[in-house]
Amino acid sequence: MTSLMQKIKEVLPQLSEAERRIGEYVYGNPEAIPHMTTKELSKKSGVSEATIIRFCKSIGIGSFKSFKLALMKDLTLTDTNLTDFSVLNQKDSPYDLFHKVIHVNKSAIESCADSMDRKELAKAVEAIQHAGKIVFFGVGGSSTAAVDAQYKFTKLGYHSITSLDFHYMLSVIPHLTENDVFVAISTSGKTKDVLELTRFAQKKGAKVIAITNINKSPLYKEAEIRLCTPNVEQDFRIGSISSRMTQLTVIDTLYMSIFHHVGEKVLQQYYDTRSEMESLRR
Amino acid sequence: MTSLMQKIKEVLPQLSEAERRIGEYVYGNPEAIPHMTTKELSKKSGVSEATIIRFCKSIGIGSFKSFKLALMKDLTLTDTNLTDFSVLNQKDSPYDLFHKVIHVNKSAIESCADSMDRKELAKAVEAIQHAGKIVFFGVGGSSTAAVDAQYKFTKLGYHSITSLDFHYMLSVIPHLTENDVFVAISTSGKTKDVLELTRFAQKKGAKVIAITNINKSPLYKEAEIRLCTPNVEQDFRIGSISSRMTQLTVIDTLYMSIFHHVGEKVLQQYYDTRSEMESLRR
DNA sequence: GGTATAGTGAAATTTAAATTCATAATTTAG
DNA sequence: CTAAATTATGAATTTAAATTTCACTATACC
Repeated sequence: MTSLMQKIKEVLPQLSEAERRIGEYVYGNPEAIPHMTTKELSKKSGVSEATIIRFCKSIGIGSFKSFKLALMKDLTLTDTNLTDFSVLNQKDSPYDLFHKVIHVNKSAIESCADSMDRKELAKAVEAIQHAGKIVFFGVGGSSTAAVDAQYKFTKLGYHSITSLDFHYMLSVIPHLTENDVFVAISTSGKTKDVLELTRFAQKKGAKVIAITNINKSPLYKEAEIRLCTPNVEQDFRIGSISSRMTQLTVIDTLYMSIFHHVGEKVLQQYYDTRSEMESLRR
Repeated sequence: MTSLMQKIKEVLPQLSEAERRIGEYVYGNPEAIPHMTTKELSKKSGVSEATIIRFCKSIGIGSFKSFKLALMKDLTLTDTNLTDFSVLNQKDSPYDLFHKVIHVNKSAIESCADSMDRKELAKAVEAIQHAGKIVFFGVGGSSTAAVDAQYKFTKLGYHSITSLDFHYMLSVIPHLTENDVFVAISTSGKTKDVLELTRFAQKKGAKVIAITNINKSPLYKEAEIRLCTPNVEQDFRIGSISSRMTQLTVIDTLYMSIFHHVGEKVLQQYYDTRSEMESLRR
């Protein structure tokens, strides 16, 4: 079966100037099209709305609406990841950016699969299962993941700690033992505060799990257990948002794994929490 | 991930008379829908066009057009029989769970496209652009999004506030004016604390943006601007993780949109931050 | 038994798609 | 070379679709 995208590429050279412009735009941003109107696409590709209708007919589809549906189907089928959404351009509306964010976040999460090492993951889960305390630490953008993790593991009944305050952390770490886990979160693996606390925790004998990009950073080298996130930096504005998504995906995995394991034991408490939460609603 | 068709079947009993009629028709003739208009479907199913729009919202999709696209995608997918990752089973290893988490998070983010209303998004961006202060509030799992947003908007130079402490928030809100924005984050839209602060902020004249699931919750009804997240609840363990992903995707969109807009103005400060950060590494 | 509240469709409004038409550019015939 | 014919294009208009508003009804709740 010839895909619609392929078809567009094929007929591209035979099209007129304006229609080709549309074809090129569609080929470059297929995922965005189904949610667009003729007006938008006309602005984006720099041709008139009328030409868009003509373009649809040229590639053998009777209406713009049908074209959008056909494209949606095609994309679902072939799941092309050729699109480069990373490039932001001046005319992008909030709604365009929304679709780019969706795309970027999706691919960031997808590429988590590439950087994760199953043995390291198993080690991490093993360590947490037997942990007394769990301490999470991340600064800047990585603090989101730390806060999220702290909350999740508290819900599972762990003594789970995090803080943005370096000095507070300094006072927590001396009490760690080899039964405890210190989770260091840093995309770059070079953040000074994180490194210092990591070494401190290690000195106290705690198991150190690093959630960090897969590269030879100090944190990567020094951590006992490494849960790697992929290097997804593209646009510097986007970089930070996608690295947070990958960190959270790792956290989610740890949470799910532990939940799955402790399972029945915490289920009652879990329901208690939820019913109490319900009563906070009305 | 639960397919849209399955979802329709599930919610069928909870729908009202007229909406159920639509649901049944859709369930019986799914292939026909994507090419239909509201008028046609209204004739076929014997209800008004208005009810069709309401039906879409009831099943968690923001517009009839999005519904058609989502259905098209769904039909294409079920044809090709995707493995069902939604069911967790006993023997799952951490690595299995990791892949399920990836899958669930990806589909949650994907379905954001269905529930977002572009006009509401535009209104939200507009409001934030002209905002003096921005206050974010979310409790429980939604606090992650609030914290993340607060950090991001601070980086953009905004006076951006959040706190987990209800009483602290109580003291912040009286100082809000009609130039300020209050962002209420709650998946269910029923959380008492969030609702109370929302009403309080509204009384002070602040613009209220709700990031909440698309359903007829109090928060949904009361908010001036609604940024809807899709109803992705499946497994109760997974529910919370994916709703956080959708909230963050909305936050990211707001952040990117504002960044895109203020752009050059804050770029210098942005670089300052980054180079200062670098010096915190080594 | 009256007052909210949810559900509904008719009608109005808004928005998107498609068509028409005038104009500019290009080609072709003489 | 020119003039007629053809083609390509976008502005403006028309048509159609989606969405909202509003008023009416039925039902639940005091």
